[in-house]
Amino acid sequence: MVAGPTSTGPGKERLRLWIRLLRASRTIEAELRERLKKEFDTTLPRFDVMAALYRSPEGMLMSDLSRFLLVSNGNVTGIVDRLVSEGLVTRSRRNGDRRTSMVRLTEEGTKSFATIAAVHEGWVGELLAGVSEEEARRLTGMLKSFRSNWEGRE
Amino acid sequence: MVAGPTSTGPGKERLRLWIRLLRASRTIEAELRERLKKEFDTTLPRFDVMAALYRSPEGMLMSDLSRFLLVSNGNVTGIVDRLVSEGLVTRSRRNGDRRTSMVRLTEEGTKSFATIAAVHEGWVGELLAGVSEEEARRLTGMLKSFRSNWEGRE
DNA sequence: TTATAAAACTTTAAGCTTGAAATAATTAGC
DNA sequence: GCTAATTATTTCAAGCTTAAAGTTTTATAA
Repeated sequence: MVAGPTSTGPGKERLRLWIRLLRASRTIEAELRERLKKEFDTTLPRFDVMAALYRSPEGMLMSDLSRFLLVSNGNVTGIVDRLVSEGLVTRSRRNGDRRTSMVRLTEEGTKSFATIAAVHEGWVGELLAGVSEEEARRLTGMLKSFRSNWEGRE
Repeated sequence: MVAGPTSTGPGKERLRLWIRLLRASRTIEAELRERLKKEFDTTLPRFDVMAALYRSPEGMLMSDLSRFLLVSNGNVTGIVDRLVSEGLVTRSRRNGDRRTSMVRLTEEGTKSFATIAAVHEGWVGELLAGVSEEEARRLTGMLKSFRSNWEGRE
């Protein structure tokens, strides 16, 4: 998926784009993952979950998290398990529907995330320094539009 | 990493771009992975390795593969092990340097990849149908340029 | 009611992934 | 030649990931 086109047909341009897109995100992702590990002894998936919860102080259901983060249910279970054991989030049964559990950042989790997020934003700025603000806006727009064309039709 | 910006500072635009980029590639990747599994009973990492080998009929070293695919050495070992056990690639010791081994597609592997790659290219075209050829070229160019600005400095 | 289906999660097995440690073979310095 | 450093690869432990199967709880509906 990271290799180049194997033909020169009509789909060539889009295939090239896809390969670029994937290489770019993999490269940045790898760099961020490494820094998160080195500087904060945490992982990208944990950071993702905490970022989602940080935006929802009222908490999120497991299924909300899995939908929002584009990963499977079972995956979220494991990551939240570990965050709970580290004291960064809590799972609390709800009165109404006892199948569901509300996941929330603990106070420690909130503080921890705020610290990491600030540094993380700096890293992203650094890694994307070659893109001007204006270019970033344009690229973002293009990515947004193409995405809505096919996603979510399943 | 898939959640939105948590602040509105100067790095905001680039953070937004990064989140878009990641969501886009994850969404497409998930769709391609699912189709590869359903249609060809294979995985994205195996497809990646075979794509790299397809471009190098003379073969590649394990370290070439890992560098090219942006993954760790140990990772490639496992994937190639499985491809070997499926009869799709071979590992052959070299005369000169006996630490290294040349990995090549078998005849079956070559045929198999050619079939899958053709379908795969169609899928990518379909998933990126919302991007015009011209837009695709522009996006590719932008991604290429930003990448060279910081990558590989380690 | 009372089965039956649906929904929210968890568990499981298999595979992917990394970083670090271990092996083996080559190269460099003396 | 001989030791030390380097290089190529594998092994390992821990964690991430999915799809599928299982559990518990809630909703549907005859």
